[in-house]
Amino acid sequence: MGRQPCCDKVGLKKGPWTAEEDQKLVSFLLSNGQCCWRAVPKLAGLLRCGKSCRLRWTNYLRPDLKRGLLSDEEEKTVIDLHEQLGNRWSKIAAQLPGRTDNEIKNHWNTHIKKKLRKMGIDPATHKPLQPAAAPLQQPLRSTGGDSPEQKVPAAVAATGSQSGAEEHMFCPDEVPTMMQLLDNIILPCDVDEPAPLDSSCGTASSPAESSSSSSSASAASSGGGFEDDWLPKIMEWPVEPMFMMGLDVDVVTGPTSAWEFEDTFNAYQRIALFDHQEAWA
DNA sequence: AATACTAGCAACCGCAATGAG
DNA sequence: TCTCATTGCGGTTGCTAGTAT
Repeated sequence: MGRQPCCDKVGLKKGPWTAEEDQKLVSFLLSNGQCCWRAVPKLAGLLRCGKSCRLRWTNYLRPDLKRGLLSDEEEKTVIDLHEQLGNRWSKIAAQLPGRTDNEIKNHWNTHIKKKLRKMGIDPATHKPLQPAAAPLQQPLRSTGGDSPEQKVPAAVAATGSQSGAEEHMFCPDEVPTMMQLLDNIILPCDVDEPAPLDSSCGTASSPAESSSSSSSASAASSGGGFEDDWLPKIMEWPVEPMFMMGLDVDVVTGPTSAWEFEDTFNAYQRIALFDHQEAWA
């Protein structure tokens, strides 16, 4: 059917996002919630298509994102899930809180594939490479031919349907929830304290892996239900940059407390507040 | 120091799925 | 049931930083 292209409208910007655009999008989404992506750019004053905004938010600006390399544990999870699900990156990502499908896909293509081949495993089939049929020098950028497993067992597919990513969705009438989410962003950093196993977190990172990888960003997916005895690092949010962002400090930090976060939010905070500070000033 | 090559990742493209009217 | 708008997903591209020559 004749679908109108999303991003070829005259005057719409493409390519890398600027700090100012990020700021506009973040400000808008934090104050208005996430709904009707098509309307977002107009309302937020952005010359982007809604799709681009959604992608930017989902893959980069979303506050519950974990940045940095995947831990060994996460990598193992990805491999296991890939064996079951194939290239269903969104399903795989749903089992790894704080990770995006794009990130996992990229990591798979750039790291894990290579690693598996070195181990003599065909990344497509997860079976031992056939010596004759599997020359070592396969091009890394395959043209999508590595997705032999598009048939997903029903049981497996069903597990993916309740994705954490879907639970992250919210609408304007859920804005308080979003604010609560922001208020509740407390990530565990004490590796001695076993992180409570949120069922939505699946088999993601082990608490003992490292302080950074242990902090599942389940804040969003779990609706912010954290155990009281966690001992988060607490970092004071400088107020100035928030004003520069045009954000209400109370909204971001909650009325009385500073944001509490660990590395999941380091990137977000850094990008949102400090790296772009001058650009936004 | 300059150039070529490579790896990593952000972003785009287009199709599929879904939902509303 | 059909059409169309919208969103989601997976594949792919292209830019950039890092490394090798």
